[in-house]
Amino acid sequence: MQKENNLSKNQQIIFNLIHKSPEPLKAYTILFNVQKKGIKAPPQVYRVLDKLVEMGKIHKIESKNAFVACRNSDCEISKATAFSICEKCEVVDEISDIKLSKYLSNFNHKKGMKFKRFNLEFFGLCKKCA
Amino acid sequence: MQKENNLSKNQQIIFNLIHKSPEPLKAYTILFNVQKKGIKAPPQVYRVLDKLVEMGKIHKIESKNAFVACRNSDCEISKATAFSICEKCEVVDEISDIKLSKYLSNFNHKKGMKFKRFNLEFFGLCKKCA
DNA sequence: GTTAGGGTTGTTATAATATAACATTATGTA
DNA sequence: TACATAATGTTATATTATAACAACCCTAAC
Repeated sequence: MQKENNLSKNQQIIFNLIHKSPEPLKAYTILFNVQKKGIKAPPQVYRVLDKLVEMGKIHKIESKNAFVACRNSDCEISKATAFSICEKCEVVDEISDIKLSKYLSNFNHKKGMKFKRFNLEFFGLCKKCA
Repeated sequence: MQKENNLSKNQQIIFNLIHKSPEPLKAYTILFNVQKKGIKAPPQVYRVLDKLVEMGKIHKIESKNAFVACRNSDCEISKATAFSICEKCEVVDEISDIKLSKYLSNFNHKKGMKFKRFNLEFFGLCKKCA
C-alpha cells in the first residue's frame, strides 16, 4: 500500500511537473517533458496519472483531456470537483466553494440514484479575456 | 443557415441513431452503424456530432467520450447540462432539475469570471446496481 | 534469510478517439 | 442565373489511451 503522501519516483516526477505548471497538461506533453528523466513510454505516464488521480493529488479536466494538480483541501480524493475554464485563453481554475460543494454533494437524483462523486466544469471568459 | 429542427440527411441519420439508443453512443460505434447508409469516414461523423451538439440536439458525455440525445427542454442549446452516470451498468440519465440548473447558472466565480455554460456529471450506482 | 505478494517500472505493439486538408455537391437567396 | 453558405465525400494523419507481458523492489511473514 502506498504510504500517505509518499510518492514513488515516477509519481514524484510527474506530480512535480503538473504541480508547477500554470496550465493543465496533457499526457503526451507530460511524456515529452519527462523523457529526459527516463520515462519513455505512454503507459508509464498513464499509469502514474491514474494513480495520482486516484490519490486525489491531481484531477482530470475531462473536456480537455488534461491534468491539473489539486489546489483544494475540500475535494477529498476527487469526490467533489469543480473547475472554471476560460474558452479563450484556456486558463483553468479549481473552484473551492464549500457551499457549492455541499449543495452538490447533497443533491439527490429523482430516480433514486445515490451519488458518490461529481465533476463540474464551468465555461466562459476570464476577467482578462472578457 | 440551418432551419430550426430541419436536419440534413446525415444529421438526421445520426440523430435518429443516437435518439433511439438507450445508452450513450461513441463516435466509432455510430460510424459502424451508419456505414450501410453511406456515411463511411470519421470526419463525416464528427462533423455531424459537432453540429448536433451546437444545435443542442445531443450532448457529449465528456467522461465517456460518448453522445446522448437531449431529453430536456431546459438546457437551452446545451448551456446547462447535468447527467447522472452509473459506474457499474454505465446507464446515463440527463438530469432535469430547474432548481439545480438555476443554482448553477447563477453561480459566480470569486475571480470574476462570467460563465456562459456548464456541464455537470454525477457518478454513483443506479437503483438497480446499488 | 528466504520467499511470497503487492506495487511499481520498463517495453513493444496496437487500439480508440479525433482532426487537417482539400475537392465536390447541394441549398437558399439576391 | 449566380453567388454565398452549408453540407458532404475522401485520404491521410494526429492525438489519446490501453493491452499484454516481463522485470524489479519492497516488506512482512515464515
